[in-house]
Amino acid sequence: MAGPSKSPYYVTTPIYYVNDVPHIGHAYTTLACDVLARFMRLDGHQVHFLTGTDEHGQKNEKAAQAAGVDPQTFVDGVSQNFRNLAAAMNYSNDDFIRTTEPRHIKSCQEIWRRLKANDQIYLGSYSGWYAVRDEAYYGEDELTTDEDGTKRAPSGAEVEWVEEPSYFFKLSEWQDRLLELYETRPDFILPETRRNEMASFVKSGLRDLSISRTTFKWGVPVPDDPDHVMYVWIDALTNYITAVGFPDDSCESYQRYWPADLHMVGKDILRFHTVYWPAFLMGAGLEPPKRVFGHGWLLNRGEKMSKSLGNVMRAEDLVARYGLDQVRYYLLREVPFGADGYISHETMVGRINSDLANDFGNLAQRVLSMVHKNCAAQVPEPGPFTEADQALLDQAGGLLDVLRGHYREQAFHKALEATWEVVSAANRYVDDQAPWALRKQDPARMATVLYVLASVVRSLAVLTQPVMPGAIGRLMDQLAMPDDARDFAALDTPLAAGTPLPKPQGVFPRFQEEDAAE
RNA sequence: CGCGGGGUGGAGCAGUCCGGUAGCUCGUCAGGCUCAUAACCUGAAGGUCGUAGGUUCAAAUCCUACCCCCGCAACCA
Repeated sequence: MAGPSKSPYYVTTPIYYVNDVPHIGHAYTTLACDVLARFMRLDGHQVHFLTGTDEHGQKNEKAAQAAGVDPQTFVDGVSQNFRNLAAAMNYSNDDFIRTTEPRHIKSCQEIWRRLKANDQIYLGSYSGWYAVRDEAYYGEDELTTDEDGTKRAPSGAEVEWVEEPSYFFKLSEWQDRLLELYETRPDFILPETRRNEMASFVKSGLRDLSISRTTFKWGVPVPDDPDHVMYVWIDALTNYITAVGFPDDSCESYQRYWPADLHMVGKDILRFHTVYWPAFLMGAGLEPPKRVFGHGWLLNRGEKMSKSLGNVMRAEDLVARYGLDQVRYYLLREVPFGADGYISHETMVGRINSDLANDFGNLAQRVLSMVHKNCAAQVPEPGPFTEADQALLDQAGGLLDVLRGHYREQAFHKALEATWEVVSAANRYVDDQAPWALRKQDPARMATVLYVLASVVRSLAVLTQPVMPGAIGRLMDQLAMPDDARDFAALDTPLAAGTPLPKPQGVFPRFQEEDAAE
């Protein structure tokens, strides 16, 4: 199925912390990866698309205790929330990794051994103010003290003084290598502004990183020192190589997919992916990923979503109200990918009604119903193409290359904008050609016009599948497109005249407000 | 002097790096069409580009100062 000349493509989401309730932000990150994965598959690449859950750590241990169950039982339950989200959003992930799986524990222990063998790990001791909730240490100067003497981190989490032996990773030795990595591979970190932030962070100096804990047990045991479990980041980040077969780095899937083409992350965890992770990998003698993209936040009417404000949007709620493909389209079209952006009911309705119902949906509907009524319900036989016909066909034909360029840069909004330029051109063409007038004057010409339009609608459908697989699948059914003729390569074959078509039905209904009181 | 993002027609944004007729989407108004999901197409109105200086033949774009808004102190992509 995948052409031998096409490069394989490995894309990952972060592994989500199981103790969180899935919300629109998780859905957004994974959606971006899903669309890239679908686009690359349709373009003939072999794709591996990974998501999963991060299940270790003291917070889960304590939450399990509080729930009166063992930690594994606890995380088995909550990780299901994220698998449910994947199903609800129609994600096409090839794997769902859980950090509590044996394959991952084996993998973490092996990367640890390699780091140790390369003299990247030493035993020291760590003391400081530790916040269980944040799983982070804080400096004395960062803390505030309540009236009752309780010390709190900037996050508000309670801290306690902890002193423990700890293994350290020699991160301080990697400053120059990391800067060199950023320098020689300008697209290693995207967007560009974030690359600058990371570079200045690294330039300000790196300290060795504490990578083990003795204060809790719920984690990957450190090889040859069972008192220690691995600290969250080695455990979490290593999932990306576990999933392609590590520690068997000579296996076929590791050879094919590592280094990963893209780690998609939210901007808050960019540092871990662009500083610690490449340093771990290089320290273990492995290759760093090709790219890390740190995207922005979705803001609910301009406000950050938070539990305390009670304005957290859940993907499932949006899907129930607006429809799955509509939500998928909206999120990627409305907000320039990479930047923070506002989302709201009003702009959602605007996109659904203007872009999907009026522009694209109506285009498909008007074309297909004219074909159905006037061409004996089958793809018409075209005559010679005029300049206008050819111009529209060429524009649609050139769209794939434009999209490849935008998707290569994770510029989803630009890809969709470019797609809609073709939608507009097609709507303009309908008016210019006025096939309803040709029906009596020149039926052969009408057939050609409708053929051109059907052909352009097919192209648009094929190329928007990654974003809206469900609705577009139904549109392709209406074009009677065989299942094996829906990938990008199939666009090289002209639409077959004479193909019988079913009665058309709108695929993007307008959104009606429930009531005036809204 | 904390750090960062931003202030462009009614709304939301692009353009600012590499100065040269101010652009897009939505909304508003007028017209056209009637195939289509009251959808589509055409045109128009509407901006001294936060303020004040400066550089320049020319500044939204470069320089200086200032004003205002939003994040960073909240779980979280």
